Amino acid sequence: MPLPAATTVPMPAAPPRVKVLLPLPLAGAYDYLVDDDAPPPAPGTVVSVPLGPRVVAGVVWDDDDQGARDVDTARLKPLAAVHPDLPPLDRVTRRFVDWVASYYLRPAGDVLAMVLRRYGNARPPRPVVVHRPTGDMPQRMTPARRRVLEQLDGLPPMTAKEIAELAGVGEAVVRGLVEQGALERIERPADLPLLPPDPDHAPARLDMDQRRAADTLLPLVGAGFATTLLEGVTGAGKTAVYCEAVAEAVRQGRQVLVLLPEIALTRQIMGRFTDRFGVPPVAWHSGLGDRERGTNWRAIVSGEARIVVGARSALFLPFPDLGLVIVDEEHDGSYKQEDGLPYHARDMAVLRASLGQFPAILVSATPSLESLHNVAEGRYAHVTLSRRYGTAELPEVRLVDLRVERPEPGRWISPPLEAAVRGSLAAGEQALLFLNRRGYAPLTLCDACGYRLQCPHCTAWLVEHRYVGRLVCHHCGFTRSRPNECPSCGAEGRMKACGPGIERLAEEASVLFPGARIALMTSDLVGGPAAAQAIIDSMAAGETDLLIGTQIVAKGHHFPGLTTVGVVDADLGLEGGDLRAAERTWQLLHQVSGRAGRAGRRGTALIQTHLPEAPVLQALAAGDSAGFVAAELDARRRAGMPPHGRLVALVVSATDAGQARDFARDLARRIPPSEEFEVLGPAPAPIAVVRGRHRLRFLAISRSGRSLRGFVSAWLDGVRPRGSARLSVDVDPQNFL
DNA sequence: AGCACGCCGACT
DNA sequence: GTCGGCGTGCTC
Repeated sequence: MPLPAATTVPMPAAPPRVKVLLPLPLAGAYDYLVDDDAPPPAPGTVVSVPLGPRVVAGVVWDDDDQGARDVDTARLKPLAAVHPDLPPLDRVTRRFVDWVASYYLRPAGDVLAMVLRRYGNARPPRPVVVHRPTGDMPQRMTPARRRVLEQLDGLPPMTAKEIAELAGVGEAVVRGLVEQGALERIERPADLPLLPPDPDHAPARLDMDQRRAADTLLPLVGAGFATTLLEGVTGAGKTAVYCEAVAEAVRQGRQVLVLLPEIALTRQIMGRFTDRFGVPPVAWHSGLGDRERGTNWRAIVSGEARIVVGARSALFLPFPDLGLVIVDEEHDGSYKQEDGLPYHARDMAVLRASLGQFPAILVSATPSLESLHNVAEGRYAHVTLSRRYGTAELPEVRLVDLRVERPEPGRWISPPLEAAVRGSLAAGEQALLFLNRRGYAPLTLCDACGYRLQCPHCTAWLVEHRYVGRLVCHHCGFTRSRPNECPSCGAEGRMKACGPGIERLAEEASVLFPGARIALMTSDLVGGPAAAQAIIDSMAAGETDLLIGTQIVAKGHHFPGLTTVGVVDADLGLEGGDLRAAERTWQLLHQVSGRAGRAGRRGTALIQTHLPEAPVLQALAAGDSAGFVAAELDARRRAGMPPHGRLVALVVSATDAGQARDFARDLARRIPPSEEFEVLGPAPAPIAVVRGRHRLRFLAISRSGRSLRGFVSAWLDGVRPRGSARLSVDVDPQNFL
C-alpha cells in the first residue's frame, strides 16, 4: 500500500549530532557532529572532542531534549575520537551525575569530573616481571642465595622486590640467581584474577534479635529501591546483620558498596568481611598506592569486584552493576565533603540507590536526626537491635558538675574522674580520656598587657602545639614560633598558655598517673594513618593503660579492657549556638560511652560539664535516647530547621573587605520575592576572615521542607562575581563556619 | 578548567 | 617603542 505522499518527502536531513558532557564547569553538554555513515556512539561512550584550541575527553550524554537545538549547526565541530575500549558510563551513573549536579546547584561537568577522575587507570599497566625457580642450582651457592631458594619453595612466582623482602636479602641476590640460571624471569599480568567472595563461607551465628533484623533486610535485596535504617547499640552486632544482606546481594551476582566515614575503620571492616566471605573485599580510599588503586579501579569498573569497601569518594565510581549500598556509621559528619563540590555521601548513596532501584541500608548506634526524621515520615524502614551481643552491659553514665567538683587551677581532670581512672588502672584495666581540642593550649596571651596571639589571616587565636614547638592557626595552617617576649608590650617571659588542649591533658595525666602507659591520639598525628593504627592496636592489645585522644578515638574501635571513659569537656559542642551541637554531643557521648566495658565488666563513663542540667546530658545520664531525639526533633520542627526545614548557605568572600561587601549587597538586591522561602543575611560569617579572605554569609531557609533548588537557582541566575570576589553555595550545610 | 584577548607598567 | 601582568570571557 502506498504511503501518504507527505511522509515520503524527506525533510532536509539535519547532520547527525550527539551531546557530549565535558568534565568542566560548563553550563551543560555540548553538541558535536558525528560521521553520517557510522552509527553514532551510544550515550555513556567516552569520546575526545575539540574545545577551543585543545582536545578534551568527555562522555556522550543522553539527548533528552530532542527539540532544543539552540546551537547553530555551522558552529558545530566533529568528534575528535571515540574510545570504545574505555569503560562506558552506564545509565544509572549518568542519571546520578545529573541529579547530584542539580541537587547541589552545580554544573553537571563538575560532577562528571569526579566520576572520570580515575579513568587514567582504565588501561592495565604493563605486566610485572616475576621469578620462578628453574630447579637448577647456581654455580656458586651462597647463604643468601640458598635462603632465597628455600623461601621460594612452594610459593607462587614473585617480583624481585617481594623476594628480597621475604628472604631478607638485597635485590642484587635475586639478579645474581637469574644470571646463574637458578631463577627465570617470567611475565605476569598486572591484575591477578580475584577470587569471588563466598556468601556461605562462614555465616555468623546470629542471636534471635539479629536473626529477626537479618530476616527483615534479606528480602529487600533484589526487590527494588528501599532505604532501611539499621540501629543498634555498639556491640549489638550490626555488622554481622548487614553482612547477611551483603551475602544475599553476592548470591544474586550484584555488586555491593560498603561506605565508611574514614580510612582508619576500613582495616577492621576488611578483616570482618574476609572472615565472613573467605576473601578480602576490594578497598577504595585515598590511602591506596597508585598500583593498588589502579588494580582496584579496574576490578570495580569491570564488575569483577563484588564487594567494595570504601570512603565517600567510592560513591562516584562507575559501578556497572551496583545492587546494594551500605552506609556504616551513617551519622558521621565526615560523610559531608566540605571543599570542592560539597556533597553528603549518605544522602547521595540513597539517591544512587533510588536511581539504580536497589536497597540502601544506613547503619548507626546513634542515627542522625535526618535519618530518624525520615523514619518518622515513613520514607525509611527502621530495624533496631536492642540487646548487646554476649554478656557485656552498657556503661553507667555519670555527670560531673565542674562548678562543684572543680579541678585544681590549671588542671582539667576533676577529682571524681581522677579517682575513676586511678581505680581502673589499679585493677589492671584501661581508661580513655576524650577532649576534642588539638594542640597544647587553644589561646596564648600576655599576662602583662592582655595581648592575645591571633592569626594574621583569620579571625582566630593561634593554638600552641608544643610537640612541634609552633603556634598554629587551625583554619589556614599559618604557623609561627612561640615568642618569648610579648609582640605588643615587649614584656619578657609573660606569654601564658590558656585553656586545655589534648597535649596539655596528656601532660596533666602523666603527672597524675605516673607509671601508667599513656598514648596520645590526634588527627594531626605525625606518622599518619599507620601511626594512628599502631596506637589503636596497642590499646586493643592492652599495651596501653590510658588513651588520650580527640574525635578520632570515638570512632567505633573495640577495646576489650576499657572500663573508664572520661569526657573532659562536654560543653565544647554545646557552645556556639550551632544547629547540630546538641545532636553531635549526644552522638559523641553515646559513642564514647559505648567504648567502656564492652566485654564482660561493666564500665563507667564520666562526663565533665558546667551545664549538667542541659537536656542532652540529662537524657544521656538517664540512658534516654528516645527522649532526647523526640525533644530535639520537636525543637527543630518548631524552628523550621533541618531535618524538617532545609537550608542553603551562601558564602561571599573576597581578599578586600569592600569587594566582599559590594558583592553581598548586589546579591541581597537580587533575592527573589517569596512567600515560602526566607533569606537571612548578609552577615559576617562566624569566622569573618579566613586565609585573608573576608567572608559574608547568607542563609536561605525553607521552613516547610520544600526544596530550595528552584528558588536559589533563580536567585543566582546571571550572577557573576567580580574581581577577587567568590561565591560558594553549600546545600544542606553541616557546619556554619 | 585552560586558553586567548585586551589593556596598563618596566625593560632590551 | 615592546614584553608581560592577570582581569574577563568563551569554549559546541
